[in-house]
Amino acid sequence: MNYPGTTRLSAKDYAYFEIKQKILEGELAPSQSIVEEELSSQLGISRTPLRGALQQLEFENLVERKSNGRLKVPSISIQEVEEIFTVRMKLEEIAVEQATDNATEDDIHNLSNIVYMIKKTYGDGRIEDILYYGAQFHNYLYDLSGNRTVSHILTQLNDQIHRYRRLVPVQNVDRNKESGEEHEIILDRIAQKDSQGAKAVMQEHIQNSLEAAIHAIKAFKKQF
Amino acid sequence: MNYPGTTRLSAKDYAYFEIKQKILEGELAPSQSIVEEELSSQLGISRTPLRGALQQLEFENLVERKSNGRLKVPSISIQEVEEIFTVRMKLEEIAVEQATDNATEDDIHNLSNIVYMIKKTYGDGRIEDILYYGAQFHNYLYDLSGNRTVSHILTQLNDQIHRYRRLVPVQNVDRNKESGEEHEIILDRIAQKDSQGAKAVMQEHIQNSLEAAIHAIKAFKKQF
DNA sequence: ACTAGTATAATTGTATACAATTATTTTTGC
DNA sequence: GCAAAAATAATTGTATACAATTATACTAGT
Repeated sequence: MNYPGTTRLSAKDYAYFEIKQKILEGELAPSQSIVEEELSSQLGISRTPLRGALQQLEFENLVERKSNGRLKVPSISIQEVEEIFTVRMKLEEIAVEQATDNATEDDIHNLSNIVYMIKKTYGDGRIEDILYYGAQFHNYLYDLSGNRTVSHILTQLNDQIHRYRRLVPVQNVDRNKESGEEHEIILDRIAQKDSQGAKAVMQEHIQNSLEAAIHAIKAFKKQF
Repeated sequence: MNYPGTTRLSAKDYAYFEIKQKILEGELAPSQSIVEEELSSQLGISRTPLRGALQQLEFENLVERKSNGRLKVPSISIQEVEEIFTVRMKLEEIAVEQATDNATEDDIHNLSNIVYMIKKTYGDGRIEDILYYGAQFHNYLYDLSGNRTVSHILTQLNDQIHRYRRLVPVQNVDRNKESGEEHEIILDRIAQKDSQGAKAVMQEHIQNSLEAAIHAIKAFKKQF
């Protein structure tokens, strides 16, 4: 039975979203090995659609295939995080510049609501919410940029980043507050149609995020 | 039987490389529909590994899945080409900057050999060779940059670009010559450890390539 | 006790049969 | 003749059985 306008998820897509969440939320931890038979029976599907889901996650660097064909959850290296942020920096610049040019009054309004939620949230310190609304803000800009290639790549990179963000147990409360304010300033520049200003603040924002990330990872390096 | 140090390709990987080539070389043309049963019997394998290969190509935007599950070879749009080049520009900047910092004498020597082949080639006008050695040059820089994320993304984007480059029948001979010379100048800047200079020439190079690409596509737009 | 070799088990890779979905053709009622 | 409905065909999605590969446990010889 399907509600109008909806479609039942295929077994493969179901497995994809389920496993992805397990990896992003750390239920499947870095360097843990993945056995197809285990996962498929756990999810109540056969190995065929499961393998499709795993292959897709492998493309997204959320699952790693060793030379012997065995799969595992990739571990996290500082070098890789730095690489990802190097790319992310440039693509976020593209996105925010074009988004500024394309933004309508309605877009500004919608972004304001997201920023409101970010500021409302970071006091509570619930890491899931902070990550959620932050992602909302950035994703809105990706869509607004109109560049689907940029949007697609950034979404994937952010998923990779999400993993360790979520896994690092102690969050820097000050950084969360600062990050929220950076979003607010970026929005302000966009509203003023100041694409260069928006870009400059975005650069700071990404750079600060990188530094916070490395700091947090180093502090808990012993886990990895 | 396998020779030492070699491994027989799995059916999936065999299918992947085979189909990818067909798409890149235009044997499978834009907007052509793909039927699994046809392809699998044609390649002499079952549908199971074939589907794995197709899924991977889908991820790389070399195969497109329509909402009804059917597959086709994606058609080519100028807007998408522009988007890809926007991203490629920034990532090539990253790559050439870091490659300049990392380049040893040996690397300069190897790059010189590639540039020699480019210049030797563009007189003959054999499009396959020109594309091949040009790709060699860029790929060498990607490796040299040490940033695997950048390298991975650029490689994929270049495959997408390769499709229409190869499909556009008439090539601009003057542009090929100019492009070859640009490679030479980039190498010169790298040899001088002038990363900013190398970056600037790379920007010109990519911009010129984009313009040539759009010009060529527009000229043959009726095909698409 | 250790190593090489062999047997066993665990896991991934592939083929095939069938189920579910989507497209096409045929039929029916008007 | 046309539109809606039904039947048929084509295609993709999934489950399962088996083949091939890789890892582990065991044995024998020294």
